[in-house]
Amino acid sequence: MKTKTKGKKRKFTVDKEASRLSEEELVKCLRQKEKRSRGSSKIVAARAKHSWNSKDRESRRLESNERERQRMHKLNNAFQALREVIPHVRAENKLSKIETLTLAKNYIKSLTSTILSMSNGHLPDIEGSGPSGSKLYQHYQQQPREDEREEQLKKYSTQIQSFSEGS
DNA sequence: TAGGCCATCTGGTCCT
DNA sequence: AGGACCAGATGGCCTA
Repeated sequence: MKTKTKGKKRKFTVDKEASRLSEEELVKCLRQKEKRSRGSSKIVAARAKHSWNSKDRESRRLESNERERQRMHKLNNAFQALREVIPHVRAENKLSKIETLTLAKNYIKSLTSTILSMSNGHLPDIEGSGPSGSKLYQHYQQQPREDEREEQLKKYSTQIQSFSEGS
């Protein structure tokens, strides 16, 4: 596993700070992209739908870039929150996104197995907790046999171990 | 240097 | 109409 502490990236960003520093570069970048995409009939058609001039288009683009950045930041925060909830992961060994999702999935499966084995396959009060509750109940009913549960637990611990060793 | 991971930009599509 | 969401493209950083 690699250590994923990365330095700052140098990009054509329009972060509040960066935008002031690299406005010229940014505009240049936008113009280049514009040149590249000028030939696309799809894009030409899409633009024909709107009567934006190039200034409008540019400022709209910048605004939507900013929104997209914020959206991705939110998504990354959610990933971080998920990382913090998965046990046995050292803070300095940051999981990648795909690792986080895979580990979380297996963690949930192993918890499900644990719950099932503790309750002998019966989950009291789940049925009565509304439509989502009954769905959940059905899901639990479809859970694997004991030997398969063991397998899921094993899979989860193996994964944790391999992530830790890989760092 | 190649490959993995990531942030950002972008245009298209969906949703409100 | 405008914002949210998505997926592809691009390029930087890092490690083996």
